[in-house]
Amino acid sequence: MTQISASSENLAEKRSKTRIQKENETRILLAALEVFSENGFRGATLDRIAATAKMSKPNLLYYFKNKEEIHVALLTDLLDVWLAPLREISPHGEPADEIGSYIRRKLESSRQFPRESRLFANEMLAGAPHIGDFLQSELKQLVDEKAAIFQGWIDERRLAPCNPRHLLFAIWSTTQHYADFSVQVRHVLGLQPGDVSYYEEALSMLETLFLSRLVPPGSTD
Amino acid sequence: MTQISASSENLAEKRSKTRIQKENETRILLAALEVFSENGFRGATLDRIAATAKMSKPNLLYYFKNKEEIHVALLTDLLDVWLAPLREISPHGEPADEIGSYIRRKLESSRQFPRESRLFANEMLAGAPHIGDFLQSELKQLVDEKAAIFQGWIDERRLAPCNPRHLLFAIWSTTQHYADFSVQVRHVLGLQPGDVSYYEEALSMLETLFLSRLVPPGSTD
DNA sequence: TAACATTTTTACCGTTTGGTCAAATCTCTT
DNA sequence: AAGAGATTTGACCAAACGGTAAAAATGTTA
Repeated sequence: MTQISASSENLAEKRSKTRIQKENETRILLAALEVFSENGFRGATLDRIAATAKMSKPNLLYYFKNKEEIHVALLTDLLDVWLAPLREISPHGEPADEIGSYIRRKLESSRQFPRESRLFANEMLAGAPHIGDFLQSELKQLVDEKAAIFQGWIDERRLAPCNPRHLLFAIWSTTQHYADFSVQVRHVLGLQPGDVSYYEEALSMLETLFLSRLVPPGSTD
Repeated sequence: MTQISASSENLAEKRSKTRIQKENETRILLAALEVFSENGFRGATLDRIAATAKMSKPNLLYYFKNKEEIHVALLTDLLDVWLAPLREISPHGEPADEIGSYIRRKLESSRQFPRESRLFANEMLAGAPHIGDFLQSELKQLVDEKAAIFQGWIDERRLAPCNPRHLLFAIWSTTQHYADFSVQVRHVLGLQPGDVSYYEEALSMLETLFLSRLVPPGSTD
């Protein structure tokens, strides 16, 4: 399985991109994002991507040499988006501030880029055949770094004793859920297909969950 | 898109199932679960399912009349598994007990049935084309019922004010994450492919998160 | 063990899929 | 307006796809 690394593009190895080239590449990538994020890599077809991009299939393949290259291009862009909110966590802020703003950034990312989130989710479900290396190296390294910050706060009694990596997992899953499972969310809440009004309630819930006490101290606690 | 309802099987409309029939149907369903859960409905192929089941494709189609029927059979089984832990939530217990044991049941379900969880996740990512009706009716109804229980606890000040439905979303996402994103979890934790030892840490984290205070009261809280 | 029903296989079929190729068309520069 | 380069198209291909038909093999039972 081809993994992502420093990529040499099909077209325009050295010379700068044409106006048409730039336009069409964005159109293709946008269409591909739509199709890949719904059906995953194997479930997506070039015909559907081409149709969505309102372009003939050979024309599409003039810009990307095959299906995999489109997918790789999308994933490469995605990984930056995915890491960005995490990078911003600072060891110098208050735990509640840092965690709170991380949650807000992540949730905002779900609202703004639901298809990117689903693209990522599809890749995970398939066993991360294309970004396994990324997970093991770059992501792991960044998680180790941020986990150390959390651990520092725990040692200073500014954060409850807990596994820092699993705290990150909890933040990732709860925030991404609103993009990846939006159909379920809407159906359960009785909302219309396009309605994303639940994001306000979601933020409120996640702040309660992560930043304050959910179950009051009591007999069985 | 065909939705799930009362299904009349292809084979054995009235007469009881043969030994071979029962064996082969289970073999097919098991293989199909493997393939569908990794690649989704569109990404899965009958050839792969047949190969995984160590059976010829026409033989497979002797037991299920087409690809969709296999998928429907799997989803139908799945929905019961999915609802079971939720049904058990009782209004008579202590909030901490009820929520705690629900989390444990859900997490156990992720550990025992990761492929089922991924099958469900794939269906969600694709926009729930086969189980949209289920989400709107059965699931919504059950969620409404359980949300009312949570709301009762909130009114009695035994649970922090929060949106009960979003509390359920948070429990679903955090617990299912360990099945759906297990590749990511393992890569980040530096574990081997088959290793599921992280479930103990996960339970501990989720109990901390949902049942006690994560961030101590302080200046910025 | 013969007869019947069930199961499996072999050989297909039409369509879709990822991808190629060369010719035709368009765009930009001079 | 011409020429070069960039872009688009239509015709095509082999493989994979979902699925079928009928014969062959096997299992079951009287």
